[in-house]
Amino acid sequence: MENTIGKILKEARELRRLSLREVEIQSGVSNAYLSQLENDKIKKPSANTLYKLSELFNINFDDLMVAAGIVEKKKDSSKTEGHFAFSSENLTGDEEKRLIEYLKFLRYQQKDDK
Amino acid sequence: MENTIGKILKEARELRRLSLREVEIQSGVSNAYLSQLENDKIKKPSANTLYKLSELFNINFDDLMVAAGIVEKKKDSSKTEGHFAFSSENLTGDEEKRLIEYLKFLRYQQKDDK
DNA sequence: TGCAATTGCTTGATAAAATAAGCGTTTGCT
DNA sequence: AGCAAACGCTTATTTTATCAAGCAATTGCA
Repeated sequence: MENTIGKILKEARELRRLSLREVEIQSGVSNAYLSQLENDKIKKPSANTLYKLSELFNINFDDLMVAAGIVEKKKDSSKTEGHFAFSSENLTGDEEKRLIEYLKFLRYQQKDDK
Repeated sequence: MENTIGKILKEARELRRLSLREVEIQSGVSNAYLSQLENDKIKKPSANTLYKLSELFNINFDDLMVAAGIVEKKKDSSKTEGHFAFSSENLTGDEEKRLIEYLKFLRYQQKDDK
C-alpha cells in the first residue's frame, strides 16, 4: 500500500544486509533513531539526516522524500508506487546486467505458461 | 561569500516582494520561524519545511540544500543513463518481488567474497 | 550446552525545531 | 497629525528530533 519512509529505509538496509549498528557507524545516525525511523515513529526528520541515509544507500534524495510522502511528487510521471530498489542508481553495473538477464528469464517463462 | 540558507531564503522572498507573514500564509511556516531561518539561527530544519519553501519560491530543492551547506555537492550526474528496464512501471508486482529476492541473493553472495 | 556477542527495539533525558504572543518601528490612510 | 495596520524580529513555550543506556531475543562459537 502506502510507501512510508520507514519501509523504504528498512528495505534499503536489508537489501544490503546491514545491521542498524552498521548503518549507525557508516551514517552517523544512531541505531535507536534508525529503528524509530524504520518504524515510522518520526514525522519530520531533518534534511541532514535524511540526506545522510540517502547517500549511504545510494538512493535519490528527491525520490526518497516523494516516496516517503514528505512531499507530493513534482512532475507528472504518474506512478509513485514504484519500488526503490531498482531506481538504477541503486545498482552496480554488474547487478544491473544480472537483473536484466533474470528479468528476461522470468518473462520467457511466463510466456510458456500461457 | 558563504551562501547560507538564510541568505537564499531571504533573497528569494524579497525578490517576490513578499512579507514574512505572506510567506507564512502561503507556506504554512510561521513568520517567527521564517525570520529565524533567514537569520541563520536554525541549524537543521526539517525536510518538510525546507521543501515547502523551495516549492513556494520555486527553487530547486537539491540546490537549496547544497547552497545551504546541508549537503556536499553531489558528484557526477553521469549516472543518469538511467535504465528503463527497472523503472517500476515496467514491472509487474510479481516481477518486482522476484527481482528483489534475486538482488538480495546477489548481494548475499558478494558479501561472502570478502 | 552455555556463554558472549549481536540483533532490533524501547525508554528517559536533552537539545533543537517550530510556534504563539508580543515588542518597537515603519507605512498608509483620512 | 494621528490612528491602524503591517512590518521584521525577539522571547517564552510547546513540540519534536535525536541520542545514550539498557532491555529481551537471537545468533555464533567453544
